[in-house]
Amino acid sequence: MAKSLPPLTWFRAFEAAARNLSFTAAADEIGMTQSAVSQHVKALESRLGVALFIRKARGLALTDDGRKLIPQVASALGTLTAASRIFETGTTQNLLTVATSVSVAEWIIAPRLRTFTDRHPDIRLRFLSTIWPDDFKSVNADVEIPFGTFKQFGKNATLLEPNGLVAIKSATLDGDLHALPLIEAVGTSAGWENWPSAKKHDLIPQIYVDSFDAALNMAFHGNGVALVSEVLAHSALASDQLVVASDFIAPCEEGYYVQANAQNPTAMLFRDWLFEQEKMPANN
Amino acid sequence: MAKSLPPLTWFRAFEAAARNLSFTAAADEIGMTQSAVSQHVKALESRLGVALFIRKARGLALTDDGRKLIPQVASALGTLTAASRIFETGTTQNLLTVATSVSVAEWIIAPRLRTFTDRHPDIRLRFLSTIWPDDFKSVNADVEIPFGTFKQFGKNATLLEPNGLVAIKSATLDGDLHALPLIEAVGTSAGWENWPSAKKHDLIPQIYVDSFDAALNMAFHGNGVALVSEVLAHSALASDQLVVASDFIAPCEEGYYVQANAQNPTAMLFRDWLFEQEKMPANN
DNA sequence: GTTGTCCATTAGTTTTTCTAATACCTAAGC
DNA sequence: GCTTAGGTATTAGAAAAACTAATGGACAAC
Repeated sequence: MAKSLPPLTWFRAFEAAARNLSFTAAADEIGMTQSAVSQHVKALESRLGVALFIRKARGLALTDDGRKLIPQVASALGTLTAASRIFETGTTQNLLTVATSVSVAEWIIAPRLRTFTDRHPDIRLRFLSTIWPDDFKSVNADVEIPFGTFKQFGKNATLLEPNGLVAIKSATLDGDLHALPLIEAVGTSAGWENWPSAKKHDLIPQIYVDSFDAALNMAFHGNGVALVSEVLAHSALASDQLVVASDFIAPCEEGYYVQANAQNPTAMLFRDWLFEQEKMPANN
Repeated sequence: MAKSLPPLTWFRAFEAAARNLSFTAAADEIGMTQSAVSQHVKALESRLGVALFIRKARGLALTDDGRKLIPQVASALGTLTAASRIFETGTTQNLLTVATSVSVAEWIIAPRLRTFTDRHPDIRLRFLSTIWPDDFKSVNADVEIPFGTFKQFGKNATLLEPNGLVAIKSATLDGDLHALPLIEAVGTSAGWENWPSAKKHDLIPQIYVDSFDAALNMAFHGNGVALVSEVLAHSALASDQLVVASDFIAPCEEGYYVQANAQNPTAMLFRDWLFEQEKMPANN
């Protein structure tokens, strides 16, 4: 049924409004009037049967339902934007290959990618998912964002920061990390056993996932307290979907290192964009 | 700019036409006329600047560009469909938790999910990504599709078949597996070293990925010959995006095992649906 | 050569989108 | 307490888009 999916413009209006917390600002960003944004969001709320925003005299606040909707909508919009651009021809530097972990792709890049693609509509992008640090160069990525240690990548790699391990949980979860299931991603030397309270309590993870992405998703769904990289959690925490479950931040030897091919201006553009985005959480 | 993304109906028309290889059938499926589908696809082609289909007297063939577009569009549509349904209330059995690997989610479930959600619009779904086989039950999934061995999961688990390892490559790649980079996913006991020609040639993988999903994506992008599970490759091969690079199929000890909670009718519905889908490649 | 099936196109109707204008609400400033 | 400013909500009407019905064209099947 054609009517089973709301129009894309409704989702775009919602997503822009969610990021800006303002229909007026969203309107400016996506090139329609404040009135249109307001109507689209209202229509989406009617269709979904939930309130997505709390309207205020000056601006908006997201409801819990609104927050839940953001990742999927942002992801889908990013996917369609990328899909729409997949065939564009342009400058000689029009295809940028970015090899990155699923985690970085989903939690850092995807939610922000549109600021890059809007600014550089003629640059095509190719994303490769989690790469083992071994033989990394064989994928010939212009930008590579592997997960590992400084020793593995050297001086030309720049760490995405902040890079500790933080304990996060869904904002909807009650209880502390001694009462909740613990989620841990494999592949890091630090873990729950490094937690200060590990001496007193048996902090044995109940859920293991193979990426911070999955850990975040687990946490997002209220499955427990996840240890995830601060740099990924950063934007997730900014959106209030997830909260810090413990004040402690464990130093982490491994991290996401960005390496861009310095001879490739487009790669440097992307790299600069990425570090610029690092300062701005996706839902601020 | 509001015009930067084509309307969702254009993507839907394209995706349905791509799966059916017919505008007429697509029209029936998504509830619009053949004329509307034809016009939407034509508009999408104009917007993207490429031909997506080759029109024939009877039906359609996908172009290479058309094939490239499918996964992202299908994924985005699936995401938006799921997003749109996220708040629906309905029967008491309205939330089904499915824990599965990213690979299964992306290559088996996502491309076909709409047949499930259309048939069961009142069932909500929750997907959890790659789970380590240890402590699997802690996520309380109604349906779980872990990757591992029979020994780990026992009699109540049903293997998604066929389950050999096949060597696949992008249809656009020339050369055989001795001339092309080899892609291997970690986590399986079998690999390139089990290939018949491994005795004569040094079949050392150049690219490692951590999931068959990534391997398929690598292969999809013409990065080499990937060893992937037949069950994932099945639908990918059906769409002609990827081709078999070697006739040999290595037996694989590990596989995707589906375990549905027999006391949960909705879980059994999903399980039945999944095995039904297994017989029908996504782009048939 | 005829029939059937499917795609392409056009014209016209219907629906949706969007803007402009205005009302309302509330915080901030004086 | 009043005024101003900034933002949301709503309505009306114009413009644009979506959609259908009808028809023509292409080609495979018989």
